[in-house]
Formats: sequence, C-alpha cells, structure tokens
Amino acid sequence: MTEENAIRMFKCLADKSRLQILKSLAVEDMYVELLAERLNLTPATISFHLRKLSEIDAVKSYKTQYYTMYSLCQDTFAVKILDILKEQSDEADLQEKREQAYRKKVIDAFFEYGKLKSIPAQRKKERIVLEEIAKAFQPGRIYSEREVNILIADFHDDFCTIRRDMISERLMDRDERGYWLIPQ
Amino acid sequence: MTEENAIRMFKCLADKSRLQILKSLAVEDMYVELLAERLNLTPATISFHLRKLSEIDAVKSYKTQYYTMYSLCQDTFAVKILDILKEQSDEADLQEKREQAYRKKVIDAFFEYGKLKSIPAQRKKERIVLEEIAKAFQPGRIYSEREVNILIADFHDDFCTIRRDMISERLMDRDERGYWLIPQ
DNA sequence: ATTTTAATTAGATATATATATAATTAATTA
DNA sequence: TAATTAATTATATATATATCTAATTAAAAT
Repeated sequence: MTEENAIRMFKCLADKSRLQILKSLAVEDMYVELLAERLNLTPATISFHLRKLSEIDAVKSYKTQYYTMYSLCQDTFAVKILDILKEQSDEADLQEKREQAYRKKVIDAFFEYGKLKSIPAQRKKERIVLEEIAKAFQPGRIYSEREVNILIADFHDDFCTIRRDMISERLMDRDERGYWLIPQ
Repeated sequence: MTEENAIRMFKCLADKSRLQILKSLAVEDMYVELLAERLNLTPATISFHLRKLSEIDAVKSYKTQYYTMYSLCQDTFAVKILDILKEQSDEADLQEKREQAYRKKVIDAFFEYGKLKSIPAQRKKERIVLEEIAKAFQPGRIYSEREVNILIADFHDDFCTIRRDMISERLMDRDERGYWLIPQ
C-alpha cells in the first residue's frame, strides 16, 4: 500500500460518522436511509460518507428492490496497523538518500586521498567529518590519549582540535583511563 | 478500545507528517531536530505532532545527552483494523436499543391481547406492525389467498388492507400460485 | 554566571472537511 | 404517463487543524 493510500484509509477511519457506518456494516448490510436514521444524520451526509468509503474499497453496494444495500469489504481491513508502518516508504527512502547524498558531498569536499583538507566551520558539516573519522576507532575499546592522537593525525595535523570536538560532539567520552567511542 | 480512542488513533495516523514520523521511528529512534530535517518541517511542528502521538501512546521519549530521543510504541499498533471495527460499540448498541425500544413502544400501543387495535396511519409505524404480523407466516412457504386472509384476520378484521400493504411494503410477494414472505 | 542550544508553547493563518439544505437523478408504483 | 421515493450531487457554512514565526523553558557547556 502506498503512503498516500494509507493516509486516505486512515482519514476515512478517523471520523466518528464513518467509523460508526463501518461498525454498523460490520454487523449487517444496510441501506442509506437506515444508516441515516441510526446515526441521526441526513441521507445526504450518509451518501457523502459512503462515497468516500467506497473510494478506498471499504464498502461496496448492491441493489435490492427499493434500496441500495451497502456492505463492508472485510479484506480491506484485514491488516495490522504496524505492518503498514513498517512497509518501506518511498518518502523515507528519499529522505535517507538525500541525507546520504549530502554526507557524501561533505565528505568528498573535505577529504582528499583519505586526508582531511580542513576542519569545517559549520557545525553540521564538522559533525559529519568527525563521524567519518570516528570510524577509525573500535567500539568498546579504550584508547590512551597518545593512541587517539596518532589515529586522528592520520587524517589531519590538528589532532588536538579534532580530539576536543569529538568529545564536545559526544562522539567520544573520556575519564582517567582514557578515551572511548560513545555508541550512537 | 473505546470508539473515541479508536478515532483519536486513526486521526493521528491520518496525517502525512505524523505517518512519516511513525515510519521513521519504526526504523530507528530519532530526536526532534533530526525528524524536522528529514521531513523538511520546523522543530516546532515536529514537537506538535510528537505530542499528539504520545497522547495516544504511539511514541515514548527518553533523554540521551543532548537530545530527547523518541521511539515507536509497537504494541499500540499490533492490532488488525478489522478487529477494531468488530469490537462492539456502545454507540451501535445504543442505536440498536433505541430502535428496539421504539418498536416495542409502537407494538404495545397498537396491539392488545394479541389483536391489532387499529392500523397505524404513519408509514413507519405501520411497517413495524406489519413486520410483527409477518411473523405468523413461515419463510419459504406459499400460501393461498384464503390462508393469508385467515392468518391476518387473527390480528385484525380488515385483512384486505393489511394483505395489500404487506405487498406494497415488500414484506410479501405474490403470483398466480399464491403469496409468500420476502426474506428481509 | 553567562551563553548556547534543543525542545516546547503561544499565537496567527490558511486549508480541509463534515454537515445541512436544496436540487437533481433514477427507479418504482399507480 | 404521472407520482412517489431512494439516492446522489451542488452549494454554503462552520469547525478543526497543520503549519509557521516568535517567545519561552530547560539543559549543557564555557
């Protein structure tokens, strides 16, 4: 189900009158005027709602003598909400891709031949650069300051600034034993 | 789940931004500003939505260093929509009860000692009375006009009017073989 | 203590929509 | 064919709400 369809479905369900219509039809098929009487609304209003409901295949109708009977399409609702939320969304993918593309752009701009050309001034960009450098460290392991300096120096001469910013950005933490990565 | 709660839940799901938030949180926990960036909205707007979402226990939050992380409450959504529709609703019960009470009132008013005192002038009331009389007939069986008259005469002398109205109200149908109940 | 920054709240605005009345259509009965 | 009636559509209105900017709060860093 597309995100758009999910929203259309939830919009239909998010209305007292429509929910009552669906609940009534879950018990038995009914025609417009009967629903109008039960819900204490005009037939016009019921028609309006049934149209919306049929647009999302929530109900279908058939003629019987005088009346147009409406019935619930149970299949449409035989879904767990959580499954809908977990369906991968094109939107989310797009967001993810945009983010990754942006990171790549920043990294390409500031790294050359594996070296950091300069430390970004914008915090957001520096953060990305620091996260890239953090990959050189093993999660869980404790490093001496000297070891940290050496690893960072592979990227840039100013290991002091970078080491300090790793701390302030909460990518690493330290105590008297040494430095370690904070799991993100 | 009460009907009111169901509506509150569906209202939350029926919005593009909130659905995207939930979908993002279904993948991993996130903080306000990150969501704002991913959805291209202001943090204020994200806050607004997260508040609504937490009101229905869709998300919960925990502090971590700088940020308030939000996570999805999966339990809340581990439900089939159809099950919600089939939960018996107080509203529907009320409607049903009101309808039954009204029928009883009409029947009590027009019947006495199993006899019909008079034929209701209002169509709606006559319909109820006719449905009551129709119970004297077996579904599926074909009756001669004479048999029909006798059965109706148990209720009221004017079996002609009642027999005719049974037809016009589509409670019975007829052809050259005789009369029979139309299943309602 | 001061500054910074993430998060929330307040207030304003614009859009969406549920509902009713009135008009129209479609189908059945007389 | 005319009359009745169920259902739908058109139009208008009032309410709800998603979003923004600006202000405030809360927490952390300097």
